[in-house]
Amino acid sequence: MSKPSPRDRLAEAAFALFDERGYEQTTVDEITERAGLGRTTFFRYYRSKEDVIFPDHDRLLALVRDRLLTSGRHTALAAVCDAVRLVLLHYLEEAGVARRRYALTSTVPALRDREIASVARYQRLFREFIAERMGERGEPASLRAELMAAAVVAAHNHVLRRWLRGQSPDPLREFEDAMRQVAALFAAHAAPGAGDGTTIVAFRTGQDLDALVPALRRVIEAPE
Amino acid sequence: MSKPSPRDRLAEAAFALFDERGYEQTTVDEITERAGLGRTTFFRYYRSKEDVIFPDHDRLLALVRDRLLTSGRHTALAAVCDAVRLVLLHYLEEAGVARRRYALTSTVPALRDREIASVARYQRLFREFIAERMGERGEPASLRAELMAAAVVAAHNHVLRRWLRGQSPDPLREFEDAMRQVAALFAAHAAPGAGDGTTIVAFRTGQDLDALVPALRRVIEAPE
DNA sequence: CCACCAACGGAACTTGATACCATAAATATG
DNA sequence: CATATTTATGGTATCAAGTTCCGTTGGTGG
Repeated sequence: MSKPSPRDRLAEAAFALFDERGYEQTTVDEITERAGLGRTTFFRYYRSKEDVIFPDHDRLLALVRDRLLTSGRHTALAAVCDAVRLVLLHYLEEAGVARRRYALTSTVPALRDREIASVARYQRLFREFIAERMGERGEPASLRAELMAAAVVAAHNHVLRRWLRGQSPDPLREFEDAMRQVAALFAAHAAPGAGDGTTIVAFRTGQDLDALVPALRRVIEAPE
Repeated sequence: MSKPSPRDRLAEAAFALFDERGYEQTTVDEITERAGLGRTTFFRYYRSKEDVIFPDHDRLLALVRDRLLTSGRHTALAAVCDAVRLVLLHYLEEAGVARRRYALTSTVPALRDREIASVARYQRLFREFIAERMGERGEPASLRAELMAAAVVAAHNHVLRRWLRGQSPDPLREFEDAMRQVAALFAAHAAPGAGDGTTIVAFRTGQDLDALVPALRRVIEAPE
């Protein structure tokens, strides 16, 4: 049983102290002291105090980007849903760290903000991917890309948070359901036109279409 | 012509220095020196260096919350669309500051993150409002609230960013269009089932409905 | 004229983060 | 095996943001 790496010792000391005294009440000096290492060493392994808690976000983001670029799915939205699953799986794998981190981000505003910022990077990646895939077809398509990216990320976060709070016995199943719901939002129609104020909504139902036409007509002709 | 308030003098000095040397290259000491005030005074008026750039986010958030709670709109989504318009209008009013701030948040990562974090607070407010208004009807409704809040915020940001980049001659019109598009996403149906896989999409168009029925039928009967 | 209150300034301190240099351990090289 | 060279680490000094505490000024009401 050889000693764990300095990096791991620092992380362990940090989390232990965060549990005992809280994040803001813990100084970097105290962390390095408990780990038996020098202050300089800490900043060699972690760019900042926050980085101890968010170690490999960059790596994961790169992974997701790769998955996007090599995806064989036909629609941009399907490719993104596919890619964001990687994020969820990553959290599920390191469940212990994820839950400790969640306890901290729920409590400490600075950490919450950081978490949000990193989520925004995924959203941006998705938005750019979708917009590019849809081929820069002007303004409404661009808004549509933005909405899709936001919806995918929101749905993912929803499932992830439920799992982190222990409210989800089967997060993967919830994830698939959520992605289906997102797909349903965007599935049936092209972007409504910037042109004539046309708004399109499509639907798929077991009922007979003819029976629904009158109701549809009311919707179409209603003001607002 | 009496002197402007210390608060304004500090803000002016800060923005001038940020333009000249950049945000990170400017120290608080330099700001107070140019403003002819003491360092202590700076932190009396602004909680942090970043606060000079984001002065009244709290006030605006409170304003939006009030508008939500006193809204007479029937659906939660309509109330939120209504409330988020306040944010856009606020930016349009102080166009000068908004554009200078945008130039900074586009450049400085720390400021971008802060901006994103404050946007997330609006999104959270909206999500909680919608979820509560929809009455805590279990899991799918909760996801739906999350998606709605994310869509409204994304659409707002999309329009705002276009305007900030000078790509939008009529931001209010674009805003209304965007909100219509968001409403269209969620308008026609209750949450698609957990139940029978029914997916509904509705539409509003200038074309005659009868002419579209065959096309609709194809959509409905197509597998996935 | 004096007591009081609010705004401002200054100095010291804490802490995260960086830069630079020194030293010990590991490894390569003759 | 001895010596050079890289690599990991520690220490010190320094900077800048942010906080605390206290002193000073200036106006206001008695």
